[in-house]
Amino acid sequence: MPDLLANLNPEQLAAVTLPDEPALILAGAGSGKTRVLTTRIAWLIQNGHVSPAGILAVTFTNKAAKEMQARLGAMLPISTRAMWIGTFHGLCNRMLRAHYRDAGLPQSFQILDQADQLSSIKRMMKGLNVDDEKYPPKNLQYFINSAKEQGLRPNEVEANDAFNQKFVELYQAYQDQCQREGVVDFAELLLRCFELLKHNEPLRTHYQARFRHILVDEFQDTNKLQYAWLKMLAGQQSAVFAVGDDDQSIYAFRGANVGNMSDFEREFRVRHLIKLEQNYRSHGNILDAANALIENNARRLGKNLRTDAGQGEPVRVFEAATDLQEASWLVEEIKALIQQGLSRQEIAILYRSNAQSRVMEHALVGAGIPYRVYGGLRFFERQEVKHALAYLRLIENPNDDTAFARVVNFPTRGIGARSLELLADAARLYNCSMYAAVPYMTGKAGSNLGAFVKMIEKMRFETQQLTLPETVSHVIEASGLIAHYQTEKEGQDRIENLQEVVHAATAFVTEEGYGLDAPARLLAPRPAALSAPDATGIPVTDGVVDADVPVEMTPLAGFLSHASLEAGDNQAEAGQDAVQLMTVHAAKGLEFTSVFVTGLEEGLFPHENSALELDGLEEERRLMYVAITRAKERLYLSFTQSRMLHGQTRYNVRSRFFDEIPEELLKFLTPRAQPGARLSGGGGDSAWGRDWFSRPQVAAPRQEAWAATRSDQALAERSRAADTGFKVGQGVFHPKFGEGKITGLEGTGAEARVQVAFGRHGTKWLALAVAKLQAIE
DNA sequence: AGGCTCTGGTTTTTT
DNA sequence: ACCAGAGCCT
Repeated sequence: MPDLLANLNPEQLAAVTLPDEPALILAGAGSGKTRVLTTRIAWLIQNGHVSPAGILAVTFTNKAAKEMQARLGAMLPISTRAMWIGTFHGLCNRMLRAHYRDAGLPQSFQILDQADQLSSIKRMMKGLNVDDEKYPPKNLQYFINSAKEQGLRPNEVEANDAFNQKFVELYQAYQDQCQREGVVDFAELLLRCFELLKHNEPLRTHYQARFRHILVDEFQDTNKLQYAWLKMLAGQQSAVFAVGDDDQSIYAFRGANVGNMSDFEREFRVRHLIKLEQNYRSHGNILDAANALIENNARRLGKNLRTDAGQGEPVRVFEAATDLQEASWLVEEIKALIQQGLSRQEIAILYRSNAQSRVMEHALVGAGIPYRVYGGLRFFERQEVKHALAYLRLIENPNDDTAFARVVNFPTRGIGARSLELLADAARLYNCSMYAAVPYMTGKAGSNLGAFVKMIEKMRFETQQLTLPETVSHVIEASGLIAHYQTEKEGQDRIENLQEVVHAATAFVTEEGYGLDAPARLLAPRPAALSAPDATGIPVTDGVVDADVPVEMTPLAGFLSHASLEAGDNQAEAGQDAVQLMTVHAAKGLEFTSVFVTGLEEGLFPHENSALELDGLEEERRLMYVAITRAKERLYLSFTQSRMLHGQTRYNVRSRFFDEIPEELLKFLTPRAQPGARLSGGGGDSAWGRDWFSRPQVAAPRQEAWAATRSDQALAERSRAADTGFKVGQGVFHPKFGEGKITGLEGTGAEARVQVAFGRHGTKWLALAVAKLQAIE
């Protein structure tokens, strides 16, 4: 017991040993957040506050969930199996599987990932003959997901014009289609689970009584629905332990609501707010820069990081003439760092947008420096893998039209677009799935489709007794996928990936406790100990007391869930020691000895689009804060006078963020560019040669549009117009979002904002001072 | 059915 | 500049 708490600082210790009450932990970057979370759980169990079965720990990503599980496994002598540790989606899936009837779902319901959802929407729209130019499927997808994240069903969404009315109709049609097919999208997992708990009192009471301690990681990233779900799950006796950092909230654009932190504090009457401000990652200058920068944000809960590590190196700043020069400098500097003994993987290059990586990759290739780019296709998102999964899904649930449409003619079986249209018509006529509509088809189309159905039926029969890996192996053969890719020139990689699915299946049944002998399509018998009535004595429907072990899912269902919910690594092959390239977003939670933050230019970072969003600039600043706090020892910030973007050269001014960091922390490797001054001379403490800038330079015209927008004068002028300009109900035109109608107004002068309902872009709050809105009829 | 050309879009992204 | 998706042609 004392060893559990050893080496915790006073703040951490206080957090870990808090009484069983709601608590909010403000955990700064590098402050040992995960350690506090896991130690808290271990401490609670060790001191008899709660049994493992009373623990619910929610994370945002699978990676975080796994890490927590692993650390706990190392801390506690007992199995972590009885605890519910997972992502919001993973836990909701688990609960829905256990109570599928109460949730109104088929036992074999499938999960649509983002891409599946989009193709489902497209198919639905095609069936209804909806103009996809007027109503872009992507926007409908966004509309549907935001509605669900607000907890709104189609009949609850307010539509203030014909356009939105149509979206609501389509939302309803999509919802009907999903229900008929027995599929749920990501947002649906959460909403369905939320509604299940809300409407089913015995179930709610049961889980509320069970989970005495609910711990939430990255609380600042939760959306409204996730918060509502937590509230629903937390009973009177539950202690919610929320850990987050408002300064690292960088996902507002996808629905994260930092406001959940203050809401939580208020609604749960939090008496214990603890700030973890001791940083164990970065040297002083780096931390000072981060602290100074984030001070410029208005609405903060307030936090200042400190370190014992000493000031360390200054923050180095490099100004380049072009993006190409920036990349060459970067490469030289990296070479020097490696020369000094740093390993490549301790070096990270961060950027605001993915498009920026290319120039730098090119330079790295040229210099022969191995590198790794994060982002891109993940394993379960690969075409061939999704094909294999689609066959498995059809075996499990033939009503899954998304899976059906995906592979009915892959490999090709002479089933063309025309046949599928007819089939879709028949399915609509008989209100059944495409699979079920096949018998109604006649002629050649009918026989080809019939053959496909026979093949699936045969697969289902032949895999009846097989284990999961055997099933996968059988399916990739019997579907003809392997044979198909053998005829393709680039098919070898794809075949390897298909084999890899078999391996993934093996790993899955092993790690999830099904065992290698478990038949893929049979429910494992529930262990006796767990089928006994539970301590609360509360009757639970479905005859399921609790979803403790993965018995509520067959190995196959579990594997398909796993594939949808955990798409696999989103990075290139690991292994080799390589320089790490990624967006700042992707870098959140990581740390590196040396960090280069590149492209620090107005318009790029902060991104120009952020000016259109409410509190957009503050989020950009938090993003910059995240970038800075990734660095342990060395931080480089670079910007260019010009760069190629969308095929055109853009001239940039350096990011305002430089002005928000005290000068004494910065060391300019290039001469300070005074406004209008030309570059000359060399830079001193850089691996880059002294005389780089003695080469002829391109005079950089100062930037126009973006720079002008942000000048105070322009701002003042705009706001004056703003006060007179608009009223609720008025039509407006926005250069990016098109026509919309004002649905709300607030603030005055430079603070004035309007809420505008745009058709396909949804409803947005815009700052009048920055948004270029025009009044229309 | 598969390969070609044209067109449009282009911040960040996990589940 | 570059990629993805749609439409068109063979």
